Amino acid sequence: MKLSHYPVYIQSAFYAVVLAVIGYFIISWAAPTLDPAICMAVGLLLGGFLVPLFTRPPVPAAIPTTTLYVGNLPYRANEASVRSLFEEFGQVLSVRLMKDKHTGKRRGFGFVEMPSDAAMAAQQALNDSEFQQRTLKVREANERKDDEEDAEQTS
DNA sequence: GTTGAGCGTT
Repeated sequence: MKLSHYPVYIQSAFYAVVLAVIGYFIISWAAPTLDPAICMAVGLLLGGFLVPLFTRPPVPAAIPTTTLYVGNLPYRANEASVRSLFEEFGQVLSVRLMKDKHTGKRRGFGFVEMPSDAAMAAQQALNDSEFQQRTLKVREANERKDDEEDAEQTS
């Protein structure tokens, strides 16, 4: 059982308690007249501020991404084939082929998330191109949620 | 198992 298997707030709580105990010993040694409860409280306070700095994993550099709408897909196309198709133009972060949740049948369109430059290249290359005897429709996806995209400049 | 314009889900 490793600590990293637990949720991050469990880890933070663990480290905070450890820091509280350590802080208790350090402060009670440095200031023996201080109340032990104060020492604990200071240790916990330090833990609350310091622990998140060490338990937070390093965030990778945020790359601007673009989500492409891919329409007119053949019903037989699976996610792997679509991914490999778009991977020729760059890294594919995610592929979602929308199938109906109730019936499980594919609806013939999906979304591919790529870095913005690769997305533009893939869009120009794959739009109106033939894929498994179907003519693909590749556009920029409409903004449904958070889009990390910079606003289009209107000069 | 079928169909054919469209813009979404942990």
